Amino acid sequence: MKKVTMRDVAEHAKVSKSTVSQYLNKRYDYMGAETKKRIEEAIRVLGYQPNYVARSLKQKKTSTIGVIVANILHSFSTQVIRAIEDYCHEQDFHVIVCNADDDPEKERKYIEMLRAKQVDGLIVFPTGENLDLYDRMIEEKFPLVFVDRLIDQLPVRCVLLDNEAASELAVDHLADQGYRRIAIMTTSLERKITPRIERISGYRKALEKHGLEPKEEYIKSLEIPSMKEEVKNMLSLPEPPDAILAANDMALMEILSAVKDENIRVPEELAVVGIDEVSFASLFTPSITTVEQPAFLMGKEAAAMLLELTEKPERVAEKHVLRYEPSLHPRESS
Amino acid sequence: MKKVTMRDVAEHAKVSKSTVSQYLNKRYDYMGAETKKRIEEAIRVLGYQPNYVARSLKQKKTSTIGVIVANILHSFSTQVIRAIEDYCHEQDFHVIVCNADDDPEKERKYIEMLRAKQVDGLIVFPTGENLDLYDRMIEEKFPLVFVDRLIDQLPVRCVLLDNEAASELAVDHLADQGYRRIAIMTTSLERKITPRIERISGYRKALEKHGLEPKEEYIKSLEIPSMKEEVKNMLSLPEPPDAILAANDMALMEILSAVKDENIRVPEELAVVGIDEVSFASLFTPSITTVEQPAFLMGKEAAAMLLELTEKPERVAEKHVLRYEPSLHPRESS
DNA sequence: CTGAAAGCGCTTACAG
DNA sequence: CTGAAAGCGCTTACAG
Repeated sequence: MKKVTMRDVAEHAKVSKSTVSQYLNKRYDYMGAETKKRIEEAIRVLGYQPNYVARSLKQKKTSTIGVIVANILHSFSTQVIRAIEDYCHEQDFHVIVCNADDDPEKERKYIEMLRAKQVDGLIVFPTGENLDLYDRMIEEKFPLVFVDRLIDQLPVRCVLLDNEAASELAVDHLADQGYRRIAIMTTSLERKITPRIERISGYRKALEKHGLEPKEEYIKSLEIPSMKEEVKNMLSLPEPPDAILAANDMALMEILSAVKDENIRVPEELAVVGIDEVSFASLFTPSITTVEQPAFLMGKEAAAMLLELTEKPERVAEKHVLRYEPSLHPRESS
Repeated sequence: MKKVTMRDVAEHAKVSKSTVSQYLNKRYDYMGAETKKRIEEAIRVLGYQPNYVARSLKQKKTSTIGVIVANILHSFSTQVIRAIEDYCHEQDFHVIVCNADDDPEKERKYIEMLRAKQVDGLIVFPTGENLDLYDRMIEEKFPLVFVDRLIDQLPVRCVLLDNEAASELAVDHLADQGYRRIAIMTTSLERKITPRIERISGYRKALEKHGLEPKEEYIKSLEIPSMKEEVKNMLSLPEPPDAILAANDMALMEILSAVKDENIRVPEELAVVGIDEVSFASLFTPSITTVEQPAFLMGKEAAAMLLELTEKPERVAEKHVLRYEPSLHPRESS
């Protein structure tokens, strides 16, 4: 079963490959009606399907972009990816998604592989550890957009949440409800990851604004597996928190799990607010107050920006930080 | 900023392109140590990155596969995709995911686009409406694996759940707990989609086994937006069900939402069991009894099968239906 | 052990 | 209005 190529179509239609190519690219300007019909016919009869790999080689573009997320386990990543895919598919671009799994080595491998595959651009949730690669892409004017995490030094586009505002929304809400001993729990700060840092600093500032003093034993950053234990510890402090802010969806799940284990009544004994919208927020009893990132918008914007850079690579190196505003969904848990 | 090509490396190292190519493909058999070193050096100095598009054109393979899911909103799809990606990345394959959004036209477009991009194979959750395309791929011995849905007529590989067993597990469990008026709710049956059909037939058989008579007003297939309303209707029947089986995750969400709206106590007034594992199953109060599909295994198997077909395309047209066994997670909701 | 040549399937500038 | 030719960046069989 030999593959049908353009040459076969040309022969069948008794024209040259050039003319077939013109036809396929809809350059009908000077094409005779008769010629056109013969080509159409040949394509139909032979069941010809163009080979985009060959076209890509010649045109030096693949209509494919890569997305490398730091950790796909976050629902935020999934939502952003979905928005990117929807937008790109509309524009007839394909998307290859890679999960760096918070491992800078994997990120490096994927960046290299995707560039070898000649993707037209890259959207990256950067681990932050491959500065040389980031630098090189920018220097080469390779279309690049960062999401979720800022790398200060780099002149590059970045789409992310106004993280301090997110914590502020949560703390304002809790303070308004009369909570005074507000804790925050986030995943590890070992590497300096923007949203974690900023959500904690936003939390501190907001506490101050309300005249509440930040207590170090209420501020915890740790790995998922030890998080549940820590919630329990916090709750058995001489003065336990009366509210807890989950800095992301994974922290929220751990907190809810601890709360269930310990049979703690929410919000009477402990109020809970989560940053990141989760599928079950309104189904839960009590339903969960969340601060939502406009993930869909952010993904779409990142994709639109990237496709634009694809046309205007000279603009890759412009620093452009797009902050999105979070929104509060007050529910029963606070 | 011109791209560095193999020719540049060859010139810099004072060897031919052929030799550079040999080097890159690790065919060191007859290569002089000196030559090798010069090539290494040239690659480093010039910062050469191979162009896989060119290689793909020549080798007629792209090390990329496509995945087309019928509807990405199901958590099962997401889980399977993740497993496929993990497996493929391990094997240095790339994955392009497309969401047909339950639209056969979109599915057609994606199949054609992905084939034009010369993917080495396709994993499809088929909408079931593009028989001509499926046929053609099989006839051409194009590596193809179906997931989740069987297309009876076609000799092809398919990975799916033992759906009847899933319903049976759920019904057995409910009957054992003393429930007698067991309802089932699934998404629309308009198109004959395997899991929906089989889960209903499995449910009927299981009821019979327990000497329970299936009642038509307990068996509902409808679109998501009308589902919540229907749950409420069911509950106001003269003889309302005492248990309800959600045939998939989306049905479960609607049921939970209705239950919350109506303030129904679970499981006292109504037991709930869902097919498909959901992230919040054990966090919920009450925690939700589920029947889990081994999604991760299934995705991995589909990917492994596909990559194998990639090497042995003559085996594409062998009919091979792989059924996976579901498992019950009894929790508080039943 | 290494190189020259052909070719993968397209596109495009140019000639006529 | 259409065709011949060159070329995209590789790989590979073959010659020496």
